Amino acid sequence: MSFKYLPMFTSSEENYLKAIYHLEIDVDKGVSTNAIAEKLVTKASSVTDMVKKLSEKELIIYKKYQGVTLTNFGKKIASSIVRKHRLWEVFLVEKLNFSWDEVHDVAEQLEHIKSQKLINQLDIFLGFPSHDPHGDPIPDKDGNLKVVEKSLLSTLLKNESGICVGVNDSSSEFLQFLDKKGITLGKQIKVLEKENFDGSLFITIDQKKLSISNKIANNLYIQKQ
Amino acid sequence: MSFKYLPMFTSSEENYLKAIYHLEIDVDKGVSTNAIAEKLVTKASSVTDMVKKLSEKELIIYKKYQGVTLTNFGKKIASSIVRKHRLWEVFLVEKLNFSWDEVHDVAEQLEHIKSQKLINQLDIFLGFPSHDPHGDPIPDKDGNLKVVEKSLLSTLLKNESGICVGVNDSSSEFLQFLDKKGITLGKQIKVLEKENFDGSLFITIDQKKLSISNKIANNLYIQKQ
DNA sequence: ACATATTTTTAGATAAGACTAAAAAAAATA
DNA sequence: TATTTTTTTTAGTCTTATCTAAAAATATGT
Repeated sequence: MSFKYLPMFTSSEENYLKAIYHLEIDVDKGVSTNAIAEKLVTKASSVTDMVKKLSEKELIIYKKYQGVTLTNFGKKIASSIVRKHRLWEVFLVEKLNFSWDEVHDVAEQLEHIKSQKLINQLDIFLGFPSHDPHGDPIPDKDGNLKVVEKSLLSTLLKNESGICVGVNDSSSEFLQFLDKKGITLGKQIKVLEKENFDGSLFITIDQKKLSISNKIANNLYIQKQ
Repeated sequence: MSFKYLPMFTSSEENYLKAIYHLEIDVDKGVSTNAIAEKLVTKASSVTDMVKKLSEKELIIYKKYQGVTLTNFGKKIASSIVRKHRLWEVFLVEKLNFSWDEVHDVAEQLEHIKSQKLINQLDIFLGFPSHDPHGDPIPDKDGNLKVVEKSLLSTLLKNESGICVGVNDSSSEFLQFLDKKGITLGKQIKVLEKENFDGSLFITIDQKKLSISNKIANNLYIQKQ
């Protein structure tokens, strides 16, 4: 499906579409009202209101009590917001010296700037990056994602190794923790020991040995080698 | 006056402050309700509402029927918006290959992004520019402007010359007209003839001779040599 | 299957920012 | 100065996006 002129939406509408887009990845059923409310830190009743509006605009399919799914049109808009968000994150880190734990809030604002030329030129300026600073893929102009086979560090077995390619949790606490431990994207990690009792790992990174809790290992993506 | 924590304002409030800031430069009296309404393409009644709100927040001085003036606090906020607007314009032209007639609408959006670090880093990234692509000065962090003595081209006398340093009208029609004629900031202009009848000029620029209407000459700033 | 719990929707209220129409104040003019 | 015109304000309405509280629908557990 292709659209010559993209209608414009409010920041609030865009935020709902983005939330639904991210929630749809996890479930195959319709996205529930409560799930959206939780993600956007708002009330279920507000979600019901907005969901009706988005449905009228044919951005989502909505039947009472059944949850919602994005239409192709809705997916197109949602992925364009995600694309903008992630491109801006790259800009902030690569050009303005932000660290990866500082970019989210600013990108949340920048993603709503309306200008096709702006985002096209930004993409060129940044050299067509494929991933954001957290390792998340940047949708292309048609909303397609480059799929990379990645596994949680917690799924690696003893003596397996791989490259650190992403995080599951983008909170600044987690990202700062990784900084402190010297764990950054692109580094090689090898599992030396795996503790059955608590799921903790003993790993090598940069020739250094490190103990990693299960919680950490559950939030770090690895590309197996 | 200095403020440790700057409160945050809505985009609408910021736009009003900016409008008043620009209007204050022209008049020494209070800025009238109608003038603000015209600048923001809104109704006088809407202005009255907002003006009351800004007055309660001590951003402006307002007495019924008397017009408004910015407080020092209001000036600080307004100039920070102008600073952001003009820095973003530089970014768009210098880094993203926008032309000077394309930047305004996008900068109008970008100026409302809230992040002190963003604007500080942008300033560094751009090399601390002192003027935007239209030759308008960029306020520093304290809101101070670098004053440049400039004159309208229309005030130059026969055989006087100077450097093109700014425009009075930033409409894309005017800017594209200048592009078409090869008139860009930094170029030298010499007045060869001045026609008393219609105020039109005959000038040299880039070794080429050009006829310029009074309307054009009234919208181009020159630094006399 | 029925009672209880959870989720979702409805109804009604609020706040921001805009509008129209009419009233009031100020400015301009005869 | 009195009258007319213009400007500004007030009063009331509208839209968007929230909220709370209550009602309705669905899901769960014994």
